[in-house]
This record gives sequence, structure tokens and C-alpha cells, in this order.
Amino acid sequence: MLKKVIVIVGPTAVGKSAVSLELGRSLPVEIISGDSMQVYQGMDIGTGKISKEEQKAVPHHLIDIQNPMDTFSAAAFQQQTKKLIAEIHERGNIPVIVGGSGLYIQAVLYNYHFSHQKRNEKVTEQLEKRLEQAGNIALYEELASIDPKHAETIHPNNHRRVIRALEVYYTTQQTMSAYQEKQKNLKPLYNSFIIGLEMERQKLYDKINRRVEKMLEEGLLDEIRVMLQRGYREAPAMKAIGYKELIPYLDGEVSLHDATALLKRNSRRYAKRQLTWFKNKMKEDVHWYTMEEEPANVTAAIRCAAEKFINKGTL
RNA sequence: GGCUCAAUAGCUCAGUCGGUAGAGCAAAGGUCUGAAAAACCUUGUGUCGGCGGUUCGAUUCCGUCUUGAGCCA
Repeated sequence: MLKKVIVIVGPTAVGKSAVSLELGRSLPVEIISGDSMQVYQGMDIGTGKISKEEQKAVPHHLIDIQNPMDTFSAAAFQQQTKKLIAEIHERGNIPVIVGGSGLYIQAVLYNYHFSHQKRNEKVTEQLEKRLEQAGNIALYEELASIDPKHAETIHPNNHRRVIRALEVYYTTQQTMSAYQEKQKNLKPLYNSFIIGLEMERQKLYDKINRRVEKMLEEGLLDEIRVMLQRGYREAPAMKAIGYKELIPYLDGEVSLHDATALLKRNSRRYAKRQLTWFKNKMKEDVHWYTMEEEPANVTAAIRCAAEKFINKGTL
């Protein structure tokens, strides 16, 4: 019997956190953030973290667990989340994973077997150097001769994935497709109830634009200044939307107006990418809810469905 | 009131020596197995301001009207 897990997914700014807090108010749940950027300390406003008080009202996990200097990863998320889920079940609670990082959540729910080899940055760097000298076609052809099947799924311009595939091969002597071959018939790890939140596109975009304005009012620029003072300029986490667009403004390279416009646009495009992931990768598993005029009614309906799911059968 | 210039994609504009059009941005769609808020791929959306005239054929030339900008009164 698989154990129960509730999941809330959806594009940025639809209101996932609010719904999760509502569930937490009346159901025996603990919340696991499924967000690749909320793990980082010191990045609060830009990543849309809920307040410390709200975090206390319901137990929250995987927020502020990582120094921005260190890279987090889908595999690390998977490992920690599986452990957390077991602990939460032991306490007699139901875990609620809420977030918008598709790969992260997918890796947990469908039990992806990542290659045993961690990312090896030295090898990556060497490959990046070679790419610069020899060009992307050369590296791509190298991959094609080693693992033609995997190469077919990657566009030659997608350096990152070409390099990663080569890196896996050179450090483990196994091809990417060999790894994927082994996990053809993966079964879901949990009995999961996946709630998808959506909203009419234009309304979502308006909400995103407003949210960006609000973040600025709340002091996003100061938050970034502090991050820069602490020496995190080159940290991978600073590639997050909200940070990477405003740093050039703080450096005096672009106007605040232009930086903000870019930030809004990137947020909109991000929301669209999230939607294509959830709709196409997890489609038949997601129960969609539309967050329209009366969010309170939708939230109530979701709460009801979640309660039914919790009470159905055994834990 | 007179003169000049403009009016083409959601926006900024290019262009057609007359054969119904194309860039950038915005946008849409998609890919994804250890950076995923990352990285990458695909796509042109149009009464060419309205109405007439010339012409086999007008977005292009001519007239007129409308709107906007500038100049002169």
C-alpha cells in the first residue's frame, strides 16, 4: 500500500502558498516546499517566500536550508524529500509538497534514478573549455558517437545538456540512455493527490506584473544589495528571476524601468514554461482547479477534496 | 485657417521603381532525468487609416476625408 502525499503545483503567482496554508489550518499536514530557489538563505522577497509567522503556523520544510554559494540540485531535493516524507508519515501527518519546480517534484513522485555520479564541476569546466575552442557541433558529434540515442533528444545548441551527457559518460563510463533504460518501468513512489492551480492567462500575467511591483516596494533591491555585499554575486542562486535582472540596475548599467520590464517578462515566460511542464509531463495525474473570481470558494473545494483523499482507505 | 510630414503586426519601425508585405521587441507553442526561477527549440499574428480616381492590377501613383505631429498665421 503506497503512502499518501498531497501535491500542489502551478505557475508562479497563482496562489499555491495560500492554498497550502489553508490546508494546513484544518488538516494534519506538513508542508514541503517544492521550489528550487526558496531553499536558499537570504533570498526571501524575490523568491516569494511566505513570512516566518506563516511558516510557524504549519510545519514547513526545505526553506532556507542552503547557503546561496552552494548548488542545490534535483537529486539533492529528491533525497531529502523522500526522507522528510517518511518522517512526516511517522508522525501521523500527511506531507503536502507545494511548489513550481517541475523536475524536482517529478523526481520525487516518479522516483527518478539519477546517475550515481554527482555533477563533477572540474569535468564540466574542461568540457566547457573544449566547447569554446572546438565549437558546439564538435562536442555534439562526440556525444552522438558515444550515445546516439540520447544525442537525438538534445539540440546541439543546448550546451548544458550536451555537456552533462558527456560528463556522465566520462565519469561513470555509462551513457545517459543506459541510465534511462534501467528505469523504464518506474512506478510511482506514493499514492499522490496532485492539485494543479491555473488561471486565465491574462489574469495570471496581470497578477505577476503586480507581484513584481510589490516585491520592489517590499525592498527587493535592498535584499539583493545585501546578497552582493556578502559576496554572492557569482552564486548560482543569483541566476534566479528577480535577482539576475536587477543586478545590472544596481550596477548602473540599465534603468530601473528596463530592469523591471525584463523581470516581469521573465516571470511571465517562466509561468508559461511551468504550465507546459505540468500539463504535458504530469497531465493525466493532475486535478486542475481554476483560481478565478472567488479564490475562497476554490480553496474550500480543494480543502474538501484533500480531506476526502486523506480519509479514504488507510493512511 | 494655411503649409509640411506622418498613418503598415499588440509596440517601434523597414519596404514594395505598381504584381496584397518583413525586422526587432512583446506574444504563442514545445523540449526537459544531478544548475530546472536553468538551458534550449519552433512559429508571424496584417482590410498596409477611410472613400474615390488612374490602371489588367494600388498598400505603393493622384485626389479627397479622418487622425496625429511640427511650422506659419
